Amino acid sequence: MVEESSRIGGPGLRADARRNRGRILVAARAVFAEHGIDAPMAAVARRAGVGVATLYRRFPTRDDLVRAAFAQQMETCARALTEALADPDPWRGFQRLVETACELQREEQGFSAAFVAAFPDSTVEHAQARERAERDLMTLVRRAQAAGALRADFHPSDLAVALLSHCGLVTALPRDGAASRRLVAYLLQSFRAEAAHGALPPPSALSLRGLPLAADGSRRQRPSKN
Amino acid sequence: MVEESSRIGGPGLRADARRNRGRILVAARAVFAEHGIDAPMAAVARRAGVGVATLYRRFPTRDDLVRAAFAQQMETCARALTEALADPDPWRGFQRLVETACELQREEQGFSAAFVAAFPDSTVEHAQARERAERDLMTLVRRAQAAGALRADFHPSDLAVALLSHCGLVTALPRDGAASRRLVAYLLQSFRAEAAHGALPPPSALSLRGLPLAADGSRRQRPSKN
DNA sequence: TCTTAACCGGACGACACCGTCCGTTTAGGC
DNA sequence: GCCTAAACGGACGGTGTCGTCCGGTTAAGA
Repeated sequence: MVEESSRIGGPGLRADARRNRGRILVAARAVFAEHGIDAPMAAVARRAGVGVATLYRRFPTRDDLVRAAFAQQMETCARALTEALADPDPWRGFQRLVETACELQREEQGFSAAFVAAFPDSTVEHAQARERAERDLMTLVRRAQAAGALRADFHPSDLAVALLSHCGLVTALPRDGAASRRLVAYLLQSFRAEAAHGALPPPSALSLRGLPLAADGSRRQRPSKN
Repeated sequence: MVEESSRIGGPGLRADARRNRGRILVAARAVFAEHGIDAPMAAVARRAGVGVATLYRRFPTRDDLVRAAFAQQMETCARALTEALADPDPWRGFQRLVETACELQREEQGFSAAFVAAFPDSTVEHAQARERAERDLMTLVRRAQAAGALRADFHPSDLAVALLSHCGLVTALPRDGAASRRLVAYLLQSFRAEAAHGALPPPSALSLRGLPLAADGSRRQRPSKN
């Protein structure tokens, strides 16, 4: 019980501080979901029933807050990758990976915004976690292709394409689960080997680093207006 | 020549006013492309080399500015729909419609943001233009399906799904044309009749009104933070 | 119970953007 | 060249967010 709340609230803090930390994270998810990732910090503090100072003390930058608020979702993504790799049917693993990630984007509203914000430029920190994720994905893709289920010209960066575009869709149309599910269905169908008809244009040069599949939490702010 | 510049600048204005109006629109596209649709109005004015008052006099709300700045793109979309309908090969028409719209989103940076901002809740104004567009699209879809090229379970709202998700992608990754083209290729392939394998989840309930295909310019502000 | 270090949160100054007001300039008809 | 209506743009007050500071409060060990 104590263990539980300390896991949520964070270790090494006084009881009240731990409690507040937990409240802030819950409030942050709610506020971000409702008003987007750019919602005022004060709104989060108010919702959590704490002062702004407490919020800033615990999370000095908005980025820290976003990262912490969606750490659980990031972890779920990372776990999905591991599970996908463990699945004896590589296509089913791949399919579930995509579906799990998209479901998260769909259900935890703010997560989508956090996802894109997180994406663009990744840093070197936690490089080993990223590389492992990248390697795992590569393995998964190759295995699914070898099984004849995933089309041969699928490129790992296409996963980023799929997730980012889905992200955009749920951002534009929150609450429209049908649209999201349709897109996922279309994309998964077009990734199947049988769907390969004409040649595809060359894949993007994007690296997979940046995808939150690594659960390491190296994020960057979305492009500033400066 | 005079005709030309009056078309750009707007009619019934003094020469200097017309000139400034044109400058503002050019500046707006540049600034929106660089800093997003939420860029400060003052930045647009500065870039155009005019005072803020001039900007506000010509475009009382940011929405008016956005609408005017991307009117040309909206028109191109509308024209693409007409041309698609005129194409003797309905699939080619459909394909070009999608490609044209996506190309615009890709190339004119700010347009994507304007597109999503424009989308969500449409109003009744210019209802006849919307309805015509909606009707045209329906015709195009049915014709392409009858020709056996477009899958039978394609729903007109899927076009919105495609365009909005593509929009999200180019917003997340501007300058990555490869990613955009990949997505478009995947989507178009999955819309082909041959690609239909399993059943799709039910289509979204979204109406097509709101899609900028009508070139009527009834827009709304993106969701406020309030 | 007492002490103290950790924690809390309201208040505050700084800053950016908004949209208007008003004195000045200029286009273009006479 | 003159006159006037139209257009211009700098400046300004208003608003909302940021992030810090500091005096009061409380958890928890002695």
